[in-house]
Amino acid sequence: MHGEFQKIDSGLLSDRIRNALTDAITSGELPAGTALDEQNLAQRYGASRTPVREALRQLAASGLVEAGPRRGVVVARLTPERIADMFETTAEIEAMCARLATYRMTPLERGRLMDLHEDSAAAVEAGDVDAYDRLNRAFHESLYAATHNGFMAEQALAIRERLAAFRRTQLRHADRIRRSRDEHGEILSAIAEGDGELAARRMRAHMLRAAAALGRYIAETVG
Amino acid sequence: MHGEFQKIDSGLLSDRIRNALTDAITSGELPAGTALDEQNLAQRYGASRTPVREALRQLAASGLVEAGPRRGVVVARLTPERIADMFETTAEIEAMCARLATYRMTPLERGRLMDLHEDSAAAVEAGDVDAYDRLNRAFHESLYAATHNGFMAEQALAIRERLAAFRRTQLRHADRIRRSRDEHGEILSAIAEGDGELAARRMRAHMLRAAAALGRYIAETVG
DNA sequence: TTCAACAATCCCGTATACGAAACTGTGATA
DNA sequence: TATCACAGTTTCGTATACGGGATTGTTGAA
Repeated sequence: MHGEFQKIDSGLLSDRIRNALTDAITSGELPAGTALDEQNLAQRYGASRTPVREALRQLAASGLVEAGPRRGVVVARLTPERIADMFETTAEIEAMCARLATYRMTPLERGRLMDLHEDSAAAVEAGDVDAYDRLNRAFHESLYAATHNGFMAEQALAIRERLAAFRRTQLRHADRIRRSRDEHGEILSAIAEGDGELAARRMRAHMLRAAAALGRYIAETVG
Repeated sequence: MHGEFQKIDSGLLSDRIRNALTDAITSGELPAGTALDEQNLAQRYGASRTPVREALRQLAASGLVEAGPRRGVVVARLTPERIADMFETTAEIEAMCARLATYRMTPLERGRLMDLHEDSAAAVEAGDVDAYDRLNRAFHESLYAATHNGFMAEQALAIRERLAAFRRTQLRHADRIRRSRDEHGEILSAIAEGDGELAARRMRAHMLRAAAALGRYIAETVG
């Protein structure tokens, strides 16, 4: 094994290669349009073509690369417009989930959501970005689950996961954290009042503001 | 080539196997929970394991089958609840697209949408199911495009494609065709008035009615 | 000098082989 | 009789090999 994996050797080789390629693409190490040769990658990661191929197929399914028949695989062009489209779609889907969740969540789920919100106050005061990131994630995923629509929850989670790479440095600024929590509070108010439409509008605004906070970072990363 | 492909030999072998498996699963030939053995399928389709494996991976990505590491691939359990969830999600996403499209479509796009609606009248009168199916599809896809959000359009198209198998026999009844066209007309009215929220509600109702028309068929197919 | 045609090379799709891990069945022991 | 352990088989993940098609480079002619 003469590849460049410094991590543990557990798990599927194709998964490890997929993760490595995901990091390489989202970090900008492999710019958009780069041709990904299977043999080249196989040699680079010290594996054969088969797991590399598996990894590329998975990346193609998730949209990070584009594969043509007999034409190889290239890193997908993530233009600023496309990223903006992705964020808008996310915002709309989150709003959709918030509206449905408002009408369908059980008192227990509503209580758990409010607990999460309460817990996040401490993270904000302490400026603990990682802790808030976890609570933020739990907040949104709880809303997905509260739609009581498993398929919709999966879709929302999948698209959120696809944007995770760009969201990585979103909450680095303490003021953004505080505003994020405030916006969560306003969404919760709308939910408590049973006004799903209002919850949806506030969630949409929340997501779009978070996206805007990323604007400069995105521009300079994938410019 | 001693497999059971009566279709043309063009295209990728893995794609042909994927299509064959998709048909086999959605038609009920392969019930939920069926274990899909790679060697078995390879022999069945007269190919080697490699393209079968590719096909299974693609099916796993689209959700038709579930794959576990070292545990093989099984046909996904499509319970009636899950199918209902999928239809509801589709309805919500279509409504979302209708709302955005109302606010963003150009006069040219609006004209083309109305042309499609006009053309569909003839198909309804003639009872030409296939022709109406094409126009119906074009109607919805034009709305996706009119959101001017390429990513959202792709998502909408993907989820629509995933449900295409169940929608196959949706429009067999002439009265459903006529009602479908009437509902399109109401959606168009809301769009013409510039009322995106109304267009969204009418689109949601349209999709849910179409899903309800399929209820019995679904129940007896995947029961 | 430019364009077209042919040839060579490269790379992808597919086939086959091998090692490892998990499941199963049988036998022995408590 | 029930449970645990071991061996055998099955199947998945990975490696390697081969054929075909596409791209590219070179050469010749206009």
